[in-house]
Amino acid sequence: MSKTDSNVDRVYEKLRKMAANFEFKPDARINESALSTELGASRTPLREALNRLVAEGFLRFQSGKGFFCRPLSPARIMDLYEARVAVETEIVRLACKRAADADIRAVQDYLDATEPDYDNCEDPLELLRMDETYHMKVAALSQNEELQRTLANINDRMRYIRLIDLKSLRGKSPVSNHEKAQLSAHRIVLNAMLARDADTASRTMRHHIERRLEEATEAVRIAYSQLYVPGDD
Amino acid sequence: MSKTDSNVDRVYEKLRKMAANFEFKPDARINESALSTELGASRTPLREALNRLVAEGFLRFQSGKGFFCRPLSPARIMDLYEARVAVETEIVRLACKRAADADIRAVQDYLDATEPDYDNCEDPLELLRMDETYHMKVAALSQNEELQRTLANINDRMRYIRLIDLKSLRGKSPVSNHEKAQLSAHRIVLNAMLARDADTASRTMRHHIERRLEEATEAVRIAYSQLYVPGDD
DNA sequence: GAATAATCATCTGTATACAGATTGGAGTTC
DNA sequence: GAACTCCAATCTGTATACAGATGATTATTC
Repeated sequence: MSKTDSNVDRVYEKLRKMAANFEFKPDARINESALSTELGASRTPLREALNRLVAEGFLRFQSGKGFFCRPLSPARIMDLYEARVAVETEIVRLACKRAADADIRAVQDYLDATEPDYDNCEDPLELLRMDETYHMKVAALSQNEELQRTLANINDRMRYIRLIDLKSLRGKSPVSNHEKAQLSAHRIVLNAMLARDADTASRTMRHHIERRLEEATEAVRIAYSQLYVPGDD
Repeated sequence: MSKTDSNVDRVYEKLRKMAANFEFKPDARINESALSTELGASRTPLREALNRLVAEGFLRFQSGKGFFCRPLSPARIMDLYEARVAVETEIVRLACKRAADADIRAVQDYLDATEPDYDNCEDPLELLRMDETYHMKVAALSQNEELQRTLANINDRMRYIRLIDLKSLRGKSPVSNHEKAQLSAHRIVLNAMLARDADTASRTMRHHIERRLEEATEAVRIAYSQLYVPGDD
């Protein structure tokens, strides 16, 4: 997907996907030689990619021992959700101050365009992708690259849990209810932005995310039961 | 300072300091062989450390070209200050909810203990260190590791600019006024936390940081004039 | 004289090799 | 039988070498 994908970039992207999909067992040491042959690259580019993932919070590095998968404990998941609240509430505040009406309307148009997909979509992964796209579009309205970068990183690290969350929700309540509530929150935020009502926009976004935190806390238990199922490759 | 500092950790720490002190010229390519001999390590650990710095936002990496110093433009500095507002306002909110009275009082004690140093200190770097320590102590009260990690990263990347800011302030106004205002904001935040008044604590922290943003915006111009002065080593 | 092409030097990208550290197991001793 | 020690195998940490790419300089041509 990237234009000039060098080997290390390719390895990095592959590893990031593997980490986001939890193909590494929590707290397990990562065997570099095995991984390098599996990915078809030598240890040098592999280790460079691993170091990037350490800095991004996916992995943990212990001197002399190697790289370890960082487990997604309930506490860490709560931390990530709270970090998302921090970032996104400020994002909508900034967007209220400086986003052009036309740019906000463009995000509204995106919601309109994807609404039918939202209702019909069966694939949780596709739903998640659309939701993340909306949030990143809002982040772009803030015109703050730092916050966008941080949010993208948080999303990467939460994706697996959110997926589990979506799947569990799907099982126990009518699909449409949940997605409808989600969509309406998205619209309220945008309308508040157009009205330049930063407090309402920020508060709506906060509750929108915090609601998911409550659901996710329960989903964590389900996640933990799935983490140790041998994954297919 | 670290317990088991391997070579790559040592290189990494050295590079981070160099990046924070802007010993790399903005947008200049980093010569790996030259740096490796300068740091007394080979290119392999050097590149691993450089990759970490890329992930942390210090450097930029272009495939086939190498590593480049990421310039601190006025826009990026504003981004960083806004990110700090996002992180720290949420931190004090969380601290209001869950920090124990004793832990908040411990931070107050820290302020009391360092107040004389604040007044007498001549070294801007020491002032900055004390200020950062206060903010990180407050961050710890939130009990959110993610937000602490993010704030530490933002601090690392803003340190140089804040130093320039402090130096320029020192030049044009009585020292004590500024530090007094700073200290009182710090105390108001802690008192609001003890009263579990999240809105006041959060608002005070916001204004405290935003005020520095305004000063820093001016300091950027000064910084730019200093960046190109050949540095001593 | 200017522009373009070709060559050369330098630097990046990556594989590999080797040394030091660590972990697990086997053997011995109490 | 359990615990401790020692040895071996494996894995990490890093230097180095080499190939491919990039950029600059020079030479050649219009």
